[in-house]
Order: sequence, then C-alpha cells, then structure tokens
Amino acid sequence: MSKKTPQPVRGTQDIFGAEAEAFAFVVETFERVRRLYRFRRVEMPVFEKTEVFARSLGETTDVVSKEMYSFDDRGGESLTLRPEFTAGIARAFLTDGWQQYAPLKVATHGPLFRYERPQKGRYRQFHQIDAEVIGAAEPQADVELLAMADQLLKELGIHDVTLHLNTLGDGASREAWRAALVDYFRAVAGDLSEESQERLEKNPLRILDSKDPRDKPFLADAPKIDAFLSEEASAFFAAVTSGLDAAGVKWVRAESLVRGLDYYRHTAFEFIPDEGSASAAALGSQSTVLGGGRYDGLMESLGGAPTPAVGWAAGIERLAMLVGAREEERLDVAIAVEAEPHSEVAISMARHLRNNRYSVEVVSTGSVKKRFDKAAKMNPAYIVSVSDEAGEPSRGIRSTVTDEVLDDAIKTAWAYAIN
RNA sequence: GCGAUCAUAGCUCAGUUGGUUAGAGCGCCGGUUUGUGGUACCGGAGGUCACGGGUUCGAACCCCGUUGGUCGCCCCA
Repeated sequence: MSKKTPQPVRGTQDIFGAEAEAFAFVVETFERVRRLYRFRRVEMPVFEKTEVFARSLGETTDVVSKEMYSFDDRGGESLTLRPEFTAGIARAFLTDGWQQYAPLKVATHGPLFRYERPQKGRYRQFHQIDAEVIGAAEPQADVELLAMADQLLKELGIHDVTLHLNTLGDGASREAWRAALVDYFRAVAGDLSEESQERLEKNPLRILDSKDPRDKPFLADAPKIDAFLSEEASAFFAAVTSGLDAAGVKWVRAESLVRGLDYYRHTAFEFIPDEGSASAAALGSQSTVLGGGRYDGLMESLGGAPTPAVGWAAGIERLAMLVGAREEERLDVAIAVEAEPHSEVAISMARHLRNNRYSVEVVSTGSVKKRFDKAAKMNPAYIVSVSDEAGEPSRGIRSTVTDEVLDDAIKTAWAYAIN
C-alpha cells in the first residue's frame, strides 16, 4: 500500500462480509421486535448543540469531560457528535412538540461517537439500537421496555445473558445514599485504591463496581440503597420486579449496579453475559451488551417540564459479536458465459430473473474456459452455462438443490432471453 | 489519560547468530490438463520488510522515536 493512501481514523471500522451480515441481522431483528411493541421509528441528527449533552449527562461525567467530539462550526457555534441517543431524543421531545404524543414510545439506531481508547467491543464510532418511553411514570413502562429487550436478545439467539437490575431510588433517595457512601468510604479512604479515592469526589457510586482487590474488603459492608429508599421508591421497584416475573423475564438483583450518567433515577439495569459463558468470552472485558434505566430528571435539566421517562441502548457491535459470523445469503443463479457472442443472452436472462426476485451473478470476463469454475466457486443453487452451437446460444443447467419453481423461472428467463 | 504487545505480498504467515537478488500457502491474471467440469500442473503480476532516525563494512533482524493495530486499566453500549 502506498504511504500516500490515507489510513482509516482510529477507532472506526469498515465492516464487511459475515460481520456485516451479523450487524444487519441485529438491526433487522430490532426493527421487527420494536414493531411488536409498537415503538415508533425516529431518525435523529448525528450532531447537536454541545449543551444538549453537557447539561443532560452531567459536566463531570467522563463522557462529557473527555470523550466528546466537539467542534465549533463555521458560525462559531459549539456542536458535538452525539455520544448517545437519549439526550437528543429528549431535546426533540421538548422542541418538536412531541409532548402531544405522550406517553411516547420511540426507537432508533445509528452511529455514536466517543473519543476513547479502542479495544475489543469498543470503538470511537460505534453503533447502538435504542428504545425510549417518554412521559410514562408507571413501572409498567419499565417492564414493557425490559420485556422488549429480553425478547430481542432471545430472537437474536443470545441465551446466556442475564438482566442485572437495581434501583437508585428517586432523587432524594439517591442523594441520601450517595452522602452515606461518601461518609463510609471517606473513613477508610487511605486503604482504598487511588482510583477509588478519586471516585470518592467525582462519582462515589462507582466505587461499588471496583474490581481492585484493595477496595473489595470494604464493599460488602457499604451502605445499601435499600435503606435509603422512600416508600414510593420501594413500591415502584417492587412493581417493576413483579411485572418482570409476570412477563417471564429472568433477572437478578445487582445492588452495586449504578449508571454513569447523572440523569438516571429509579430503575437501572444492564444485560450482562453469565460468567464463564460463550458470550462472556466473546465480549472480552466489555461486559454490558444492553443498558439503561429511568431518567425522570432529564427533561428538567434541558429546561422542560418534569417528564418521567425510561429507556435503553445496546451496542450493535457487541450484539453482533454474540450473534457470531453469519453467512451471506446463498446466490440463486450464476450464469457463466462460455461463448463470447452470447453475453447479451446472459444479461437479458439476469434481468428477467432479478425482476422475479432471484439473486444473479453473471460471469462473462476472464478466461473463457475458467468461467464455469468461477461460477461454481460462488456456490450458487443453480449454474447456467451459455455456450454456442452452430452460431446459436445453447444452455446447460446444473443445480446442487431441487427447486422446481426456480427451475421453471430459469427456463422461462432463457426463453425470454433468446427471443 | 495509563500499561502490555504487535507491524514482512491483496490475505494468513515463514524468514537461522546481522551476511548475495526477501519466501510459502491462499487469492488474482494467463496457459496447459480435465470436458458437465469447484481438479492438477506451469507461468505471471504483486514488497521502499509501517514510517523516520541511529549503530554497523553490511539491518526485515539490534537501538531510539513516530504512526497504526490488538488486548487490558479507566469509562461505557
């Protein structure tokens, strides 16, 4: 490769072949399932004013403070390539009058951008599927959303992933718990890992997630959210869990599960591969394939009226890794032109077959003698060879399967082509 | 932001202790063979050994730097 050829941007991917098929399978399955739950398709801008994300996610979060692709446009306005979907959808809910549709169920998918060190299952341009319910305060919304996520994973053929569920309580519960955690960990700060000492100031909830052996001894006795939940918050969570049971969604309680972004309240969840499973191995160190929760406080941070909402997003690349490589669809017909003057017969025939929804490849270049072999290597259901007999086109048909309908279609196409 | 590791043909990889003109398989192109045939054989194209310095009589190989890939920490989907 010439050194003049520009290299791809770090953390971007060119997805091809079986991997691209897996990617498409995830998106197609999501589209099918979201229709079953009547989530409406929306298309969102890839960039927004920077403040949309800064105010939604929280200025101190890693995503906002060091991972956003922000730039000034030619008018001098600070814009940001979206690092997630929720903030933009919330903005649209407020600016486009979507309140009139509340409770509104929407779904979308597309590229997101975060400036991170790439590694397995983590890219700078990555892709998510996303589902949100806006304007629904009831636990039933959480249940339906999770039931959809669960069904999606099952329909993708992923069975070794489990819903880990927690509640962060309402705003007051969350703050009280947070304060108690800070008090508890501050007392032993000297024995914590450097990272957790830093978290103590910025994001104390995250200490509960620490994998550092120095932190582990203190985790078990740390204050639990349950002790700080208001009566309403407890009742809400109980309704979610009983709803999940009724919906047949398996879940486990994960008391230390917190979400990184500031806007989460009440229900928080992640679908995580079971330990030692094939999915866990396929994902490497990335554990979450689908995550989300309730974000009742978000609309207010964008200047809107208090509006309850809940949603999730899942990484398409990560789901595709669990789905594994998928074969491209088999070619229906390969036409090998073994007599140069009759290549137009093949073109005409291909057109006829394609109009009838059959996939066709025409092999009419390179060594005449090797064209049949080339066609055979495409592994088609049928090979049609076009040769010459006394100046007239003549055909040979070879098949590896029995398909009378396709067989007839080929003969019809042939008759059509030679006339 | 931190750490580990890697970079040779379009792809997967060999390449001895630093020693002539850098190799294989696959793929691609052509020829021969076969002649309802995915075979076999022969040939061809394709390389500034990631890039830039250094050491040396001599560097794909040793040293330094840069860029990029991969994996992990952090964070997250």
